[in-house]
Amino acid sequence: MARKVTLKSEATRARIFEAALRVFRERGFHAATMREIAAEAGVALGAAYYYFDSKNAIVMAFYEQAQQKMLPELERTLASSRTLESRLRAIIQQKFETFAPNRALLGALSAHIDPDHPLSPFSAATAGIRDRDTAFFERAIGESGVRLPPSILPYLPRLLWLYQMGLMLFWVYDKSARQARTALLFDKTLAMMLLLIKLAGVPLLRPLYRPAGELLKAIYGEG
Amino acid sequence: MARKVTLKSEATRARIFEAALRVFRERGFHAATMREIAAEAGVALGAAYYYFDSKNAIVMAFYEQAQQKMLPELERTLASSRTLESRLRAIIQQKFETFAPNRALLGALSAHIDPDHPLSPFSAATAGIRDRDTAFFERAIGESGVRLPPSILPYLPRLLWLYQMGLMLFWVYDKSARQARTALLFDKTLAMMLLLIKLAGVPLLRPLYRPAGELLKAIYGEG
DNA sequence: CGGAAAAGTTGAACGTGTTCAAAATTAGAT
DNA sequence: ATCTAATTTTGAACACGTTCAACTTTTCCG
Repeated sequence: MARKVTLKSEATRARIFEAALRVFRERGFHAATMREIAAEAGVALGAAYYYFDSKNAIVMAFYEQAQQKMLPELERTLASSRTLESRLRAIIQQKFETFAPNRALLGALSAHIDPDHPLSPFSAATAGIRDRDTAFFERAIGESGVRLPPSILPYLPRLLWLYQMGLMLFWVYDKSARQARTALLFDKTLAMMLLLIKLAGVPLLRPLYRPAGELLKAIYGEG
Repeated sequence: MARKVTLKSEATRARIFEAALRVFRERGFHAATMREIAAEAGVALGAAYYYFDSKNAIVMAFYEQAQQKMLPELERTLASSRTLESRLRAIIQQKFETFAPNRALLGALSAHIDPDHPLSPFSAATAGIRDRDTAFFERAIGESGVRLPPSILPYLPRLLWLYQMGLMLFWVYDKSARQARTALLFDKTLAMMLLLIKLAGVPLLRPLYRPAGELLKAIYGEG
């Protein structure tokens, strides 16, 4: 990795990065080779590895850059809407739009379930990304007047993150025209989730929420 | 792949297969090399590829063999129990027991979400395995008197398969002593699911089941 | 400037999964 | 038994991601 932000070297890094994205888009992440990326950027193979620890690291950099780019828009969303529904809709919609030009590449970043794999959405390596994402869901809930039992509420941000991750995965591999099936999935599942949250106060569901709370504790640990 | 079942060649195939499992267990799937497997089996590198199309194919063979081994026990389970709960518990427990000696290796077979990756549980390459698995859940439901709206019932086998897959994944990566967290997860989620199915008749949930049916149709297609 | 340290750049080399043409062995027919 | 075709076995070769020692350029201090 580059130590200092020398302007020249930062330009080289950017050239390699953009060459990589270009090659990824053309050939797909797997078929793309580091040699081709280096050639496309006009540097030697070793230079690519001077700036990026690995092929995977380039995808990580891509995701982090995308996350940065989304920040202002997400802030605006939180400031300009109050209900959980409008916020969730906006946040997730924003992700779709941001990643649309590199939809397939996003697959490379989330193709792995294994929490030990660096590119897994559940890995330690992606914890930073995950936490920043989750923080927005936390804020989306925080000021929106959602009522949930205290045994469940603390887990809601992480559950929403999981929900959004599932949507993104479906989207990445959705081969329908203009990802219409994902749009349908989004609409219906969002409605169901909000309905579920609304129903939380109903006594009938109490026996379901108790084990649900214990379950979440078992999975995630204490709040 | 071997064309005919010559006894000699079948023995060689078995030697390579068992050598592979041994090396996988010792080194892990990733660290294991085809050269080491071949050496362990006492054949040249090329021989391993004569019998198995790829390193991945060995893991597939492993899963298919395990599935075969489970068959009689699963049949016995279906014959000797009637309730959905006892059947699900037995089927899933059977899987845990069968795969326990190669728990980590199972991770290699299910580490990928990408439906295009050969080893993904959602890929075309694993469709046969998936269908055979799902068939058992279908039979487990079929004769157990479960009542569900017809807009949902047809999807239940696939949903149960998904549930079981999730459990297995959690189990594979569960680092708690004797996978105690998975046991807890199994217990609680199974209870919740059965409760949910019981509640299906309650009018209050009707507004939730309607969109649920549409959702399933959107995901899986018609029945 | 001058020169040394730091930053950047190079391409050969390693170990990997996989392929393949060639060699060795076995099976089957005459 | 002999010859031919099929099956099995071999190991060199390929392209890949990655490492690294050597080389070149830039930076910085006197």
